[in-house]
Amino acid sequence: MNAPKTARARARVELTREIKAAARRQLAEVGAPGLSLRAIARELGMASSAIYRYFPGRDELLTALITDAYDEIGQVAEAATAATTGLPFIDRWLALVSAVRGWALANRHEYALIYGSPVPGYAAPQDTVGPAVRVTMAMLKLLVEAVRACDVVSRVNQADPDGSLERIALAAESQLPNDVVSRGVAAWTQLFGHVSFELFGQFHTVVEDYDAFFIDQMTQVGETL
Amino acid sequence: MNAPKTARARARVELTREIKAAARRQLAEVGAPGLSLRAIARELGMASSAIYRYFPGRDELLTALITDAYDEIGQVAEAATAATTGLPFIDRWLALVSAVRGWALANRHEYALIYGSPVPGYAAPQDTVGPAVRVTMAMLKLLVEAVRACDVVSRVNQADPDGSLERIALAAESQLPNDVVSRGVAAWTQLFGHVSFELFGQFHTVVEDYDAFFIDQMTQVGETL
DNA sequence: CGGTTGCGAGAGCACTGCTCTCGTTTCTCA
DNA sequence: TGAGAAACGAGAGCAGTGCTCTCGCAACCG
Repeated sequence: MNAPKTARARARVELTREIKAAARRQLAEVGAPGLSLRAIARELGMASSAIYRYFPGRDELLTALITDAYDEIGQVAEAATAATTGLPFIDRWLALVSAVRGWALANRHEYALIYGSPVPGYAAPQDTVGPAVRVTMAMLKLLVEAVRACDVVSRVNQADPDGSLERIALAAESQLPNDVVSRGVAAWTQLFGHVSFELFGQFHTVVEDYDAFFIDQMTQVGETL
Repeated sequence: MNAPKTARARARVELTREIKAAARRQLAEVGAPGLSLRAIARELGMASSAIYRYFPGRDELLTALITDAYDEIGQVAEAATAATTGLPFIDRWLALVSAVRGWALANRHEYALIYGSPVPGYAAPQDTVGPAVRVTMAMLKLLVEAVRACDVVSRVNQADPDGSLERIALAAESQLPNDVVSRGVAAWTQLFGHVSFELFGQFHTVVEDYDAFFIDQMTQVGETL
């Protein structure tokens, strides 16, 4: 998309990439709170102040890592649904959630960065919401296709009782029945609630076979849908 | 339970309390990553090194705050179920989850401390698991009573397919049917998944009326149970 | 070729957690 | 009651952090 002409510009994108790579490496080791600009600079053999030529500060570096993480998990989710086109809904659903959990397990610090406690005093800039909704949109797309294939049906008796669902932006765009949207959001929160609990240690001394338990729970969620 | 005799011991428990109080105040302002021992010492008018007479380090102070937070949310949950004894299950369920969410909203930094990303390099000591399971036990107790009152019934066709549920410690102790335990854990993860999403901003631009939406979702969960 | 701009290095500031030492106060026990 | 031991607060100091500023050098562009 861009052809950096001058050697300067080329070195700039290259170094920006290297800084982010070193930051990700460090993130995997010590986590977000331990991420140190000076350590990154040391690893790259440059002065700490030189980093500021590429990122205005630590927060901006974190923002870059956050958008990258959102993009990755979103792409993983999209790939999972795309690879299972035509299969029954429950299979596609399990593929999607397994892909999400797999990425989270393989990149737990990145997951904690985007789905864990927000950094106080750090407001996620608007740039992050685009990548952030990719995995949500993948779920929504899967749901829309499932409704179209009658794998998921609306149960009229569970209509929106107090109108709160009409306020959900998703419902307006997707033209899904209210109760389907409601159950869809429930599945959404449960997926990430489960993964967070598993990664953050809340299942400790409660669950033994994480893999089987995850499949069990998600099958249940899928059937409820 | 303890009667500190000497003036020294009395001053010690007093100062320990004050340090924790100052820490909580600071926690509410700047969050866990910004919690500074020196700032606490300044607020209390003592030398920073004096703090170390009461807490071996920052981690131990955090641990104390964590157990306190677990205890608080656990007590809130227990109070909610105790106050609704005799009512139908769905009412008790809504009271419980509303209490949990209410505490989380009022103490979002404490909530982030215990249900958000774990601090890397910091392993929660065994002291924390006792208070940590209080709210889980409150939910479990509510479930047991509901089954006894036939508000929640086992559906045999959802029996444990692959035996993964037998590994759950909860199932062994509570003598609940496997499928009820499974749905109970699902409700558990969904409650905290929902609250975390709300607090950590994942519902941003998706949900407008948080209160109504929460009740809506939790009613759905309760009915599934 | 000369001026402008981008860049890296280094010093420096204010801050952090934590350690060590040094008097002083308080407790304990003979 | 008095001497030794234990606890305590204060201060200096160390290594580390994010970030700013200045100063030369290199690259770019008209």
